Amino acid sequence: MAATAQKTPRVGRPPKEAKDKGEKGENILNAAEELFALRGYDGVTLRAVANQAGVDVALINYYFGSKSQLFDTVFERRAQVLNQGRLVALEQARQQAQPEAISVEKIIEAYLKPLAVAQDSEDSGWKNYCALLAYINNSAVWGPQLMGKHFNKLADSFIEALKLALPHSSDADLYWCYHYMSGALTLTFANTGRIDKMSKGACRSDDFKAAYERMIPFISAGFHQVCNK
Amino acid sequence: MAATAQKTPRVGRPPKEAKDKGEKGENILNAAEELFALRGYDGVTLRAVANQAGVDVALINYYFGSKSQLFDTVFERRAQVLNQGRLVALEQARQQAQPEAISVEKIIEAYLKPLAVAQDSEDSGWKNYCALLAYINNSAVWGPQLMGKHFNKLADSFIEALKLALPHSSDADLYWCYHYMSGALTLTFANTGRIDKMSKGACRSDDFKAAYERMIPFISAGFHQVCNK
DNA sequence: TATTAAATTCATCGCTTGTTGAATTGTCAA
DNA sequence: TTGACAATTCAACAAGCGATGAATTTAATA
Repeated sequence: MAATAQKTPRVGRPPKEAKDKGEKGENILNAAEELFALRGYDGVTLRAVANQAGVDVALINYYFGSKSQLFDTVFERRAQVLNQGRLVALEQARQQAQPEAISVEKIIEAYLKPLAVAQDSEDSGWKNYCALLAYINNSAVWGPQLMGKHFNKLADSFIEALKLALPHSSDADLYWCYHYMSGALTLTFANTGRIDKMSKGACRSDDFKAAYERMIPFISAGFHQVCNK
Repeated sequence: MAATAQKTPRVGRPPKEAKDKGEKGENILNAAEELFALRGYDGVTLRAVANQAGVDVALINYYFGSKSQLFDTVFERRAQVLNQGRLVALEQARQQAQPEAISVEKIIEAYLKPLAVAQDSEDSGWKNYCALLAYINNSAVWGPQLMGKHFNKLADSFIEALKLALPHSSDADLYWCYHYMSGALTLTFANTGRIDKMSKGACRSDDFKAAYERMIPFISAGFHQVCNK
């Protein structure tokens, strides 16, 4: 009506901040994260999520739209945090190595450490997220799209650093090794419990410190062997 | 009626061999394998399997029982073949190395080669099976149970060989490294297509030869580094 | 050919799914 | 207090699910 009023004359209860869905929104995301991580996209019903989050089913659609949009939101939420942690760690390693190139070991460490730290945090949601990451990374349906969308840019940063540390390597060498690293990492932190049975007690799935401190030399040695000839 | 007749006097059409479900049974298993590999257990409906196999839905239950029994059957079918191939390769390596212990490289090769060969066979079902393996290996629901049931005995054989090649290593070292290998292997051969996008064409998911020939030195170097101190 | 049972199809059951529009409740602004 | 709108609940929808018992077809025996 009033051409001068660009903002609608605000009346009634104001909406919350767009990004802040409040406590119930958090509950929904946490419940969805845990269930998606355990059973995958199709193994989870919105009613199960609602039940675990302690909210009505319809509220999920109201907040997050369709089921697949909820899935996207859950996956995106911690991807940002994880990547930021990795990039900060990589930058710190760069500072310390100056003016030399960062060593392969330090690069791998920067890549792995934020995930290992997250696993030991009081926020148990990170454990679920790691399992979700394994599910998506190994899925032909979700993998290329979601991993690409949220992790390819990060991969470029680390590949670039590795290229400086291993100047005689080809792109194919680097990317394949990066892929091996990704597979070893996601399965290990997926915490499926398989290694417990397989090793008859010698290893525990939730002993992330043991997994982490061996993975760095394992992966580093692999990179050196393949990319340094 | 006749207490003397323990066997019913056989008349009419005799049943087929118990294990032989015929061509339609094969079609069902192949269709289920492909769909389960792509979409996971809950992402596949029996109607989709029936449709792809060109049979009626009810026939699946008639042949294979419930949906989860079908899933078990699909997974078990090639697990036997794969393990047999690995054990034969390991035994051949043992013969060639005598009286020395088999080298780490040869052990890894025996572990990887049957899968790489299967990928290149004319039977495209193996590609699907590799993706299914990745799905199950990374699933907290299916992983411990199915992987344990079909692959733990094989793991013991290879761990034993590795222990001889790396006499200074602890059980924890060996099992963790084995786990890293398993993760790298299953993601790589899952053929999700992620590396194609990530590497901007430098690598192709279906180039199993490239993946295979780099994975052997990568994994071997990792084992030496962690288990040989 | 008549008999028998396996192989296959058909129709349907009870239940769950994601989604949505209407109704209700709660809370801030006027 | 009242009007307005966000937040939340409720009830129901059409579609699809796994499963199954009955009916039908097929083929080997007698």
